[in-house]
Amino acid sequence: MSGRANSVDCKVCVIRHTGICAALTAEELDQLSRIAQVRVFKPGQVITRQADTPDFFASIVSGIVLLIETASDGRRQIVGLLFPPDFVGRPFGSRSSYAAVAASELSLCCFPYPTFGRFLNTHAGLHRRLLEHTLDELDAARKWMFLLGRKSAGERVASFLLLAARRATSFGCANNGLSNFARFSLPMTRSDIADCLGLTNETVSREITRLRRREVIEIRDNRNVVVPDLRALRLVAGDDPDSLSGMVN
Amino acid sequence: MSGRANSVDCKVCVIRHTGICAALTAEELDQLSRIAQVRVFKPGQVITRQADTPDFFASIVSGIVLLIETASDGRRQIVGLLFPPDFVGRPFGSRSSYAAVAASELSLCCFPYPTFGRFLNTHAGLHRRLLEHTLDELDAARKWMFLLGRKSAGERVASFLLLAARRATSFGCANNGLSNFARFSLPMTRSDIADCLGLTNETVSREITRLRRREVIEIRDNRNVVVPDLRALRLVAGDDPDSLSGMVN
DNA sequence: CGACACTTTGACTGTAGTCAATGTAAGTGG
DNA sequence: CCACTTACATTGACTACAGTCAAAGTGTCG
Repeated sequence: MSGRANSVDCKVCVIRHTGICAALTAEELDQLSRIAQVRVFKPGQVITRQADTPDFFASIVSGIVLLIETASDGRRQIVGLLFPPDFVGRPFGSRSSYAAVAASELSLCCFPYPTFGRFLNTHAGLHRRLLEHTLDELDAARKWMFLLGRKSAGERVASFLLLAARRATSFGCANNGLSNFARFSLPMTRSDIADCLGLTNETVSREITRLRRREVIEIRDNRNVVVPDLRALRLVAGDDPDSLSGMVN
Repeated sequence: MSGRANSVDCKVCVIRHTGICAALTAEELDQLSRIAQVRVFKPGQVITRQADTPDFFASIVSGIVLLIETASDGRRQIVGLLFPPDFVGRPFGSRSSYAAVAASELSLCCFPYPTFGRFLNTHAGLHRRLLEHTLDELDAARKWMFLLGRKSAGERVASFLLLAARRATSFGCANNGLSNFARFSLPMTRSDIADCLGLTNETVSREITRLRRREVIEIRDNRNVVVPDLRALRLVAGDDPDSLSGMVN
């Protein structure tokens, strides 16, 4: 079902200062580390099945998680794209209405129920951080609703590439933070991207080819993307110039 | 900008036992009432403008709130449909990326910043309740993403009517909780419904007419809807039989 | 009554979906 | 090493669903 559990040293964790645990003192962190377990997953591996009740809450340490809703007739929609230090599951537990799947090599820092809930109730700072993070996710989901409800296929694909560019570090390869240039590698198939954007894989493919022909992007090996001018891509994405668009802020 | 503030008696409030304040003891409630202000809004009145930073956090006491995202070219998407005892805004404040508009006669119980944040930090139960509520909203938003990305126009309209039926009490008129029958009145124009579903008002109108011709629904006065057989409507909506579909659980 | 806002209906268009064939790359086993 | 398989991507031809534009219908309010 998942990789083996490792003992945890939170002090040297890569998300120590960005994750929800950033709200904790060194001492509190020590307590937390005693209930934490790191688990690793392979690409495509299922973390939680739709309608399942998982037995842990987790922070993403590295890798990407897809939240996927599948209807009984097979239609799929990816309803969430999670990066470090996002979290998977609900802090007090509950049945999940969508599946969580690893989209890459993944490592999760898992906190079992109900221990984590008790810990949370006695640490207001952590509680608050979790609330703020959830509110951010909600804002991001609502932004994505605009994309799904109102954007054209071309705008959707461009928006997705912008999201990938912004998350380049998680997507693999490096890019230059503030520059107008980006280079990254896509971890998902055209079908996955389509399920994310409410399109078909054919349409995604066509729109990518069109962007390539217009020289807004360059692609090597179907995976490695170069965006010479992010502003041009942003223009195609149809975002308001001031807003920081994307599924995750 | 809004209705006048009234003094508050939380003990007799209609959402006393359903709202986030249900987490509080009588004594705590008394403290909270001292910082609360009730404000009333008329249909169509703007509560928060897009990109504004409101100065309060609020619970909906009665009425309906729409969260609306508008692009610079005029495209609109309703990204949230809020009912009592949902809340509007963020507990610790922040710039809003969408507008909040009253869809009906509305009364809000408002808590000013930063007072409410301080109150929250010292009341773990309230904090937790807020977190759970936000997680529910996030789940609901993700469910709506499936509708926007994958459902046909007919399924979308049927899903909306189901949502309205479930929220009948808020939408006006009564219905019979567990029965298979529903009667309610729609508080929104066809255009608003379209903006909710990622469609045009013409398409919404056509699909409603089609449902009427198929005798899945009856309509009087363009507003009063009767659903003789909710299961039939559910079938048209294309929901999995087991899931409690809709924007709000 | 007339003005206005909203709804419905119709004719036509266009975007994205469907179905099908071909192309490409990575991995397997003889 | 090379055929072969498999999975994924691209391209093309055609279709259909929903959008657009326009006109007529309905209801409400001053």
